[in-house]
Amino acid sequence: MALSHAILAVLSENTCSGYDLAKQFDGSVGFFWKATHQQIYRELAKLEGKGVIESREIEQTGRPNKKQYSVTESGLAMLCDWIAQPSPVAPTKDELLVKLFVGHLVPLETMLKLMEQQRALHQDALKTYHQIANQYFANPENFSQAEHFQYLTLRNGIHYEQGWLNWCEEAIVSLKSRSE
Amino acid sequence: MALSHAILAVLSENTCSGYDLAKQFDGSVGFFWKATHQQIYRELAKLEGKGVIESREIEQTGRPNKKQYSVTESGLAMLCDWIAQPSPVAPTKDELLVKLFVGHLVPLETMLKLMEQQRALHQDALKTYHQIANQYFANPENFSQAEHFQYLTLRNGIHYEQGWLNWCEEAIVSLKSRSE
DNA sequence: AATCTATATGCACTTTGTTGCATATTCAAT
DNA sequence: ATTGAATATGCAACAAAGTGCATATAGATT
Repeated sequence: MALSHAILAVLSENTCSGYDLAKQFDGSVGFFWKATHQQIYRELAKLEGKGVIESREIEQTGRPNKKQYSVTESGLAMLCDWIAQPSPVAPTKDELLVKLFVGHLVPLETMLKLMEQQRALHQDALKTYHQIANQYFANPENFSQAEHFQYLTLRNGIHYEQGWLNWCEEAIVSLKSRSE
Repeated sequence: MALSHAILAVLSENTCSGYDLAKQFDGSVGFFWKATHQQIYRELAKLEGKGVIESREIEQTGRPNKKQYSVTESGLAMLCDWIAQPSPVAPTKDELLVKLFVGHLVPLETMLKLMEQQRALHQDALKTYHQIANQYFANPENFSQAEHFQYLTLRNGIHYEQGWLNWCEEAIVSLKSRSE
């Protein structure tokens, strides 16, 4: 009951094809909800069966025809209902933390290397988010309501990545100081 | 290829039954890797089939017998191999962010309520982590190596929750100021 | 006497997620 | 000429994860 809602959410913004959706799930929304194109096509078929979305075949010359999906009234109602439900904290599933939990099983060097890799990945992610902020959200004064909400999700990403970076720093220093 | 490793990791610390494992996955390890008892029993059977863990039936009077599992040599080798592999950043799946992304579809009040609920949940989590820190990790000087690593995972949780709280504050203020 | 909690294990079903394959066209590059 | 990338859709098979239900005993509580 979750990918379906994420798809409805994206479709409610702009009607689009499965292919377009897949791209969004690889970019913007993908930062907090991932899905492959197979999952998306399967889910679209299911949602259409339920009548919460509907499709229109768009003829194209030069490229394969596409099916443009849009959210129906009942779909929009369902989406809004879902939004209003309280959300639990998203459960974390982090394999690095599982590894760290039993970090004493491997040489300290190995664990430090993992931590430094992780730090680099989070640095990259933070950089990406800052670029997006500068490129698309440079003028907070002129935000539409929709942009404002999307900007807040970006801010979440920035806090998240910055938090990870701070922790990586702290943990690496802590591990190194202990080995002396 | 992940729950299996998490189980191996916990089992490598202390041999225990499926029931005991389930409790750990509901506490300590559960903070960064969740699993229900069903998943655990199923996975234990699979892992035993592969020979990476082995079981010993413990007879009990008054309660059902239990199977005590322990990691075999090949299991430990497999675990250490896995640890040394680089870990990608854990993909986030956060339904609150999906909701916020299309927050303009519902009244601002609804969205604010969700955010405040979320803030309360993260406050609770942070409080829990601080309690654990005070109770079990009060003396960093005397840490064993294993404790040190576990403490770092706890610190991650603290950074994480604090980051969320900071973001919640920022976002709530931002939403409120806009509605004036 | 009945209910609740803790201990202990498991099956069946459904939903997700992953991987590989298959098709079809256009445009750009080699 | 051929290869590769981008556009566009989808099936089939399998692996992993999640939900609901089922069983069995003992002791404590109501």
